[in-house]
Amino acid sequence: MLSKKTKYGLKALTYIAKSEGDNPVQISEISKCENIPQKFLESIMLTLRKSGFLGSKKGKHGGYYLIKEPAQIKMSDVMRVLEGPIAMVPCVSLNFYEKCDDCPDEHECSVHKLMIQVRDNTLKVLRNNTLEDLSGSLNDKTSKIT
Amino acid sequence: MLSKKTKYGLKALTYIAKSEGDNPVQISEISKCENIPQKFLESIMLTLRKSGFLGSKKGKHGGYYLIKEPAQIKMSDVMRVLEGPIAMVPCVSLNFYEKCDDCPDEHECSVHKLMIQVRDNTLKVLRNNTLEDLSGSLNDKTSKIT
DNA sequence: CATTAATCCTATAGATTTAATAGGAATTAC
DNA sequence: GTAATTCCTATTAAATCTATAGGATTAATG
Repeated sequence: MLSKKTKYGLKALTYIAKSEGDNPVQISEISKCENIPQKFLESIMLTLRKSGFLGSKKGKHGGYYLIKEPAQIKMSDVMRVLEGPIAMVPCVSLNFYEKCDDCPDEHECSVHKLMIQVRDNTLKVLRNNTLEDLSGSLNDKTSKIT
Repeated sequence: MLSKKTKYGLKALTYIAKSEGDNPVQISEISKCENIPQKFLESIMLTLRKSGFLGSKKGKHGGYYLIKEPAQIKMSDVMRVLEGPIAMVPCVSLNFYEKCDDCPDEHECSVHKLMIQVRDNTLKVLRNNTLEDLSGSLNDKTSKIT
């Protein structure tokens, strides 16, 4: 299951990407328009800023803005920051690898083999989708791939 | 993340599929060989039996056995029973659909669109893999698909 | 028929994670 | 200097996951 944190974070990024102009977007506005608890969103925005997706401006008329082009922001990267590993088991994770307690040899593990396939396919989708795709400013993704 | 419940369940099913002969396999044996807490495994096996994957025999020399051929047991079905929805958000689930609290219109939701793609790709893998593939009694899956 | 070995069943404790809130400090515009 | 905003840390509340407890039931066996 996708955590609310990640879901809210993705929605907020999308909202900022969609909002035209260079003015920073305020948490209170996103919170209202996207039905996200404001204080919770606050902590999420902080995470996204600290991990390099957003910049911020403090004080009156402050807010958050994108640092990179939407087309440069891969969903796989956002997901790793907000949700953690993309793999369903740590022993199959590229960025958060951990050995399983119960497996003497993970190459013998049936679950391992299956989860590698799941990971590869999920990763394909997440790497292929950028914030630009989510915010849908351009045409549908499907028209760009053959 | 895959829950331990699911992981243990998949390992147990694989173990039974691999064990030759028609004798029922005991929880204590699986528990020892696969490093799974016995009492926990007990409750998992119960779930798998009640949902039609396993049969059981009580009393001395009792245990669990497969009801269907390994090739007939799709990972997507096992996952749904043990883990719940395959989709990462309920609004995108085929078998456990639920509307999101925060979305007025889910067709406008950027997360929704992305998660449909993830679901479709995950489902492809899980439908394509059966217990036979996990237990690896035959050759590698890749040789069967072109 | 007594013993032993297994599943069956319900409940619940313990641990971890997630979701959300609290409360104020720091900064900026005007 | 006041209002509006982000920044930061801590903490609570709720949900979920993991595991165990304790016995009831059933079946094989000598």
